[in-house]
Amino acid sequence: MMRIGELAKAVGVNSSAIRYYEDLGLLTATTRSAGGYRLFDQAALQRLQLIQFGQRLGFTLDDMQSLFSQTEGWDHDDVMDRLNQKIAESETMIAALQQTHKTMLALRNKLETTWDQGDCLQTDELAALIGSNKKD
Amino acid sequence: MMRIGELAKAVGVNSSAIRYYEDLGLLTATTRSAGGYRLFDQAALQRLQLIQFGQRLGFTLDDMQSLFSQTEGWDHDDVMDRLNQKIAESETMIAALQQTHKTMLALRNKLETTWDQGDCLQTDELAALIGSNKKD
DNA sequence: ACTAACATTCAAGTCAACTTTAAGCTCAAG
DNA sequence: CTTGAGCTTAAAGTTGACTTGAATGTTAGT
Repeated sequence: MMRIGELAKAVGVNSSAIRYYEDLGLLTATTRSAGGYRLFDQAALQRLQLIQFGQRLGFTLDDMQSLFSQTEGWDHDDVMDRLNQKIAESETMIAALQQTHKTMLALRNKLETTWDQGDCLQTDELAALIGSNKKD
Repeated sequence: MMRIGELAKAVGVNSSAIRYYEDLGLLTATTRSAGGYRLFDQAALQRLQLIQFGQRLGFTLDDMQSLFSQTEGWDHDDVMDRLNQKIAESETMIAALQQTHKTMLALRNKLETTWDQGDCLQTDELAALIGSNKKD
C-alpha cells in the first residue's frame, strides 16, 4: 500500500489531481490509514494508468466516469462503440493536422522566395498567401 | 463597410468573439457609425481571417497579439521562427496521434478476438492490453 | 413615428482539468 | 517527544477563448 504522494510520483501526476479524480468518482483510495491518509494498492495504480490512457485517446474525465460506472467489468458494445468513435475522430484530426502542416510548408516556401526581395509583408499580402487554405 | 453582425456571419464567428478580439487589441473596427456602431472594411475581414488561420496553426490569441504589435508589416525572422516552431510542433503532434491511433486499432483487434469468449473484461486485463502503450 | 432587428457596454458566467491556498492533522525518524 | 515532510479538507483561483445577461441605444423600413 502506498500513500498518495508515492502513487502520484509513480504515474507522474500531482497528488491533487488524484484527489480531484476521486471527487469525480473516477478513482477511490483502496483504504485509509488510522489517521485518515489515503492508501492505494496496485489495482488503483492500474486504474490510474487506465485513466491516463483514456485521456490520450481523447476521452474526457466525464466520459470515463460514465464508462467506469458499469459497476464491475465493461460492456462490450459500449466500449466498442466508444473506441470506434475515438478511432474515427483521431483519423479526422490527423487529416486536418496534415492539411495544416502542408499549408505551413507552402507558406514557408512562399515566404522564403517572396521575402528576399522586399523586407516587409503587408497583412493583405499574407492573407493572399493563406487564401488557398480556405478550402479546408 | 459592414456592421459587426455581417462580418461575423462572413467568417463564421459570433459577434461577441469579434468584440473580444478588440478587447485583446487584435482587431479594431475601421470606424464607428454616428450612433457608435462598429464598421469594418475588407482589410478588417482579412485580418480576422488571418486570426482564424493563426488559430488553426496553434497560435494563441496572445501570440498573435504580440506578432501583430509590430506596428505595420511583419518582421521576417520573427515570423519565420514562429512558423518553423509551429511546423515542428505539428509534426510532433501528428506523430503522437498516429501512435495513439495505432494503439487503438490494436486494442480493437484484441478486444474483438478476446472478448468473444468471455463477456466481461476486468480492469487489470484492460490495463494489460494497454501495457504495450507505455513506451510512447 | 413606430417597430423589429441589430448594436452598445460592462460584468459575470462557462468549460475542463487542474492547482493553489489556508488551516490544521499524522507519521517516521532521531 | 519533537520536528519536518507529507497528508487532510473545503473553497477559491487559473487558463483560454469565448458566451451570456442586463439594461439601454441605433437603424432601416413602413
